[in-house]
Amino acid sequence: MSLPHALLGLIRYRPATGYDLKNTFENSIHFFWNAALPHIYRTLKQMETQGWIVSNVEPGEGKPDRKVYRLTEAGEKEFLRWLSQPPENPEPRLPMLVKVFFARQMPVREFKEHLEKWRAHYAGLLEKYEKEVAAVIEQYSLRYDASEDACYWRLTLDYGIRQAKMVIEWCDHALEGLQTAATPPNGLDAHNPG
Amino acid sequence: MSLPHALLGLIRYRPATGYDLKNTFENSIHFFWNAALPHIYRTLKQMETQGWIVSNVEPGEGKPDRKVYRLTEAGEKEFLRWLSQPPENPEPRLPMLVKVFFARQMPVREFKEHLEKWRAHYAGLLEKYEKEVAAVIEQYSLRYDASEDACYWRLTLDYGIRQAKMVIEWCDHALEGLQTAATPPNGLDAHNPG
DNA sequence: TCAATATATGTACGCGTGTACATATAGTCT
DNA sequence: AGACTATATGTACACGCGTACATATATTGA
Repeated sequence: MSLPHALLGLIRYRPATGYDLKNTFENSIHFFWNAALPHIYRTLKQMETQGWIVSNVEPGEGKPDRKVYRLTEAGEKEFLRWLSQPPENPEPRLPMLVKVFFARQMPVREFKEHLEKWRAHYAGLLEKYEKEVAAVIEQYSLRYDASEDACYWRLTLDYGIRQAKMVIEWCDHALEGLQTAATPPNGLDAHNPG
Repeated sequence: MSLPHALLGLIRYRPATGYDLKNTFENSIHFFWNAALPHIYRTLKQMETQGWIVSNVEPGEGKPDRKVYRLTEAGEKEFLRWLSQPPENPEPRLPMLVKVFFARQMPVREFKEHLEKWRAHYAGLLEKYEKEVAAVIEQYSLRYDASEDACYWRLTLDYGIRQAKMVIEWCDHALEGLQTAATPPNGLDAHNPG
């Protein structure tokens, strides 16, 4: 799993609380790795036990106390070790393709609706990537003087854009194929004309 | 989660044991949804408890007994309900992109090696898809007279092919970008020339 | 005034799932 | 003769992670 190392990498930029990390996560790594708040807190605790980070409670004025974590030398070492590690290939987990696999068993009209929903979802993602996310990267790059890092952030964004475009093209291709096939001879959706 | 419904769909084609299902899985759904043997047995037991399937032990001659599962009416109903359900969008989980995000922190040479390994992995997948998997689909299509289903199986294969090609192109794009940038001014890998 | 939201920290529970282990038979290869 | 592979069924354990819940303060909007 990548979460501890993702957090290690973010804390390495600058010390942070669990809440801080959640916010940073939502603007970046969130797009290719999930993490809910309770999960982040839990992982931070484990990481402290392992000696990768240490915490320091800063009393909050009016607001709740802030438990700020920073990297230890062991954490730094572990992070770099993980980075140099040979790549882990993602194991595919695409629930939508499971439905496609069995789509013969559903009315064609319904399957088309599914395809159109997927298309819309990825079209929305694509727009978000090209507008919001691209802007956030430039923001962070300027705010923290991180133009060197930003090159790599843009690479992850580029992956997302290509992925979204690929799915959109695949949906269009699938919809075209269904159009020419029209109603299949078995007449599965004959009871739903039009 | 999709596993119970994937199994429901496979058992619907014809009654099967856990072991049968594992083999069928490896030739099909395996490419977009994972399932190990213990997981399949566990899930079958849960599905029987829910009344979606029933088992029938066939004594094996010489070989171990076969516990053959077949669909109930409730299982049939649940499967079709799941199929018609609005699509679940995959939550991205791409450990390799997490490394890309922090790649500024590693020597460029090492990052290039990572990219080349990813490229090789997806090139291998692409070849497997275009040769083996395409052939397996035609085999199943003929053996079980399932040319109608095969259209949809080919759609999932087409997705895999597009995905693999996309990642390969992204890797090439990234490698090009690193080539022109040459060694970055910070000289992170200056201690490793050549 | 009441509700919602942001800041900030967590605990408890349970599900999904991966890895390792246990068991038994038959055939094949070295 | 011994090792390995295929057939066939599972159990046990542990980890990752998502959901719901608990707590406390300050500000904003209806």
